[in-house]
Amino acid sequence: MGTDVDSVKGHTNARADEDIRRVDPTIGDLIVMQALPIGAYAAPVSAPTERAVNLADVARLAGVSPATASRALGGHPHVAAATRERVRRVADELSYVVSPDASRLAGGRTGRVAALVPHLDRWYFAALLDGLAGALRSAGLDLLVRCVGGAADRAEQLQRMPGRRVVDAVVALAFEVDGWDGADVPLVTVGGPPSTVPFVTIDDLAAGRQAMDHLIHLGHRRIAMIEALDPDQRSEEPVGRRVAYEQALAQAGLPQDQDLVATVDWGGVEGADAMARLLGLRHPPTAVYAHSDEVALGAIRTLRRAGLRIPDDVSVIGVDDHPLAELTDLTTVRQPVREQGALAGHMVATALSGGDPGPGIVLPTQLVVRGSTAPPREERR
Amino acid sequence: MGTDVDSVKGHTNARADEDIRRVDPTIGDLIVMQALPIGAYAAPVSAPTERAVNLADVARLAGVSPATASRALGGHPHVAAATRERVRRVADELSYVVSPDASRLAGGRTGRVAALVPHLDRWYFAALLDGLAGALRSAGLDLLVRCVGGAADRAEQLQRMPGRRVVDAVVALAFEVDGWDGADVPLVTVGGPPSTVPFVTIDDLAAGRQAMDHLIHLGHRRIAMIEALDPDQRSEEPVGRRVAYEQALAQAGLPQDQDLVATVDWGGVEGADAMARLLGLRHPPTAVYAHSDEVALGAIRTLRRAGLRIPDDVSVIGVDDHPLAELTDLTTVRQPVREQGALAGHMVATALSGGDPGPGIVLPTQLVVRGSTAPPREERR
DNA sequence: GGGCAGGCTGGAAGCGCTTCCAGAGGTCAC
DNA sequence: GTGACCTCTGGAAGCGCTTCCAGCCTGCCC
Repeated sequence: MGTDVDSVKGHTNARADEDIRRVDPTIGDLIVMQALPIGAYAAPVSAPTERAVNLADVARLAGVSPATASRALGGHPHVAAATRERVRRVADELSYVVSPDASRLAGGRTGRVAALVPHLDRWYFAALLDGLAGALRSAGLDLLVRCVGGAADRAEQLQRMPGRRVVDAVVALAFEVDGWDGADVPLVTVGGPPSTVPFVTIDDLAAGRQAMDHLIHLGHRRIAMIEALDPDQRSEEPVGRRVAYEQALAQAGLPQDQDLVATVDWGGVEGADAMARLLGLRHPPTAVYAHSDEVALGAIRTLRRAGLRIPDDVSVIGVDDHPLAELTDLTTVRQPVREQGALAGHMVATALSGGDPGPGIVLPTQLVVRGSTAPPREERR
Repeated sequence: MGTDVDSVKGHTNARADEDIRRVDPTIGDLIVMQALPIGAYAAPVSAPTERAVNLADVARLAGVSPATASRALGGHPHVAAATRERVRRVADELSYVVSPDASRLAGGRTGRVAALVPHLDRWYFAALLDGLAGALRSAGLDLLVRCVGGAADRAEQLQRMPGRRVVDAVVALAFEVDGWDGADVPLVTVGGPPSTVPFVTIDDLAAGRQAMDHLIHLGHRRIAMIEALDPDQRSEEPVGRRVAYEQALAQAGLPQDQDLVATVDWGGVEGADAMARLLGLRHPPTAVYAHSDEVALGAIRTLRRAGLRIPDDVSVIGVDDHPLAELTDLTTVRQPVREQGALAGHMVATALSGGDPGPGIVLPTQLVVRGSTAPPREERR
């Protein structure tokens, strides 16, 4: 909604109000509370706060050298069990945590993995990230999230991960990685097309076929597709879900009609618009195969507003199995999103611990039949 | 090696398979593609890759000392304009980036901000995070995302941000911060209750009143509430949206009926269940005020399945203005989620640059009337 | 013209950690 | 009994950067 957050540049206090207002012009009056105490925090340069405990402290208290303490904590061999135990206990008591920065600097790991994500607030990406975060967390890794915008930005971000300075590894969410030369920084892609780097994804073509074959199997002969592409991610070659559409029609001996394919930017509202266009055709479709569930829901709104009933008049199928698909009784092709993220996380962890993450994983999808699809009303024609 | 990162927990390769399968038991057969080349990446210990350029390189090429180079790049005073220019140019050519780790270690900033988020895959949090990420990015800060689970985990995570070791600041997403003693690490909360630390939020009570007053204004007298709470975040005191319910009824002189309040865990399906319970009442409500849009959509499913029409038979209102609310024609109370995140990001940036982020900001909400609410059918009674 | 202020610059000391290297002490086989 | 060989531990050298402290040099005032 509203204004792009990124556009806001200035950060001085003087501009604060202005900034706030620029965030969303529709916000008239902000209520800024003034009276609350804000604690020590307000003073950036407060009294010299207690220095955080460091390895040396732990070592001293445990009666060993920093070297030994490091080894003990790091789980290295050649440390007497008793010593290790003692060091660990002291570290616990002091609630000591290694400084990733120092660790990294000294040749260790940063313990950090970057995720490059195009849209943070889309369910698909959020779920992917959720799975990824969980897996990384259980592997003791931190997640650094970087939003990437258009293709140029993406490429730049990818370039800007030079020699394990910032992170130990990178996960690219649902976009193609062209030239990756971060030789010593493992890269994993998830949700994108299979790649030369380790990947986790689904078979888009197969997923599309599941959707199309379902509609065809129900007896539909005039099937439209709403293809929704990321505005700044359109690539030359057609995506798998689109290929599936054509392939399925061809295989079923059904005619191809270019008018029945509406390509729009990704989004529910865009889906609604596309549906409106399709309804304007001389021979409107009896079924609609939408690129994703959100798009399908948009299409459904248009159909409802046009007084058409689902699935009686028109069948609609989506892809993803968005949590709201269940609530809206939408037939869809489920893809395991969270699991893809988790698997990517495991791959990264594996790679970082010196293992072989393998070339890639393709997870299966599954048709979930709900109430938005049914045989066409009129079998004639 | 092998143990490094994971050593703490024990993540040997041997367990990888097991882990993967544990991700989702329903995933029977993974298709693991075997034939793709995986590039240099497969070899964790490859040829000594080219060392990344560092400050010393830049300094040498620019013909100055590292000290001067640092000052020039850091924008410090007492550097001749020509020198600075030269250093900058060299740095550009070498596409040099400072190592945040080293920088931080030497007394500088990490340039990193942590976001503590309970549920990454819920729209609300994702949108919050999106706003936050944008603001941070434009301030040149990196976003570290930490998922926090239950209350205990939350407290622990909060404890575990000792003396600017990992991040420069922390943003807590939609939960209360009890004891924050990270004196030198600024903390900002967003989406939670107003706090003693700088916060960004909405007035939950007011939002609830907007929803309730709308229903009351339409003429509803038997209004139910579906209260959805985060399972591991339930607090003692009633939340604002619930208070609004009671307050609005009282003020309108309407009777309170505890049966009309269904409290469930957060979620669409839970909302559907709650609605089913409400429909089982002897006097079912003519309107439902749901804690959030997702919950409202769940309720709607139940109503539809019961053959009830919306809004003819029952009115439903949510809170949030989830993107799908528009598509499903759901009346709701909009809150600016992304903007809250962005503002929190600005506050953090302000605090980090030595400014005063102010005590807190409360953003206004707005009633958005769509097609899911209407006057009750029978004015009698 | 001498002296002094002040702008620029370089040297060097760490920040907190990992790891190489060396050494102490013990075990075991010859 | 002694050397070979471990296991365990400590010393010390950086990782790449910032910043304090000097020192140099210029410019300018008296």
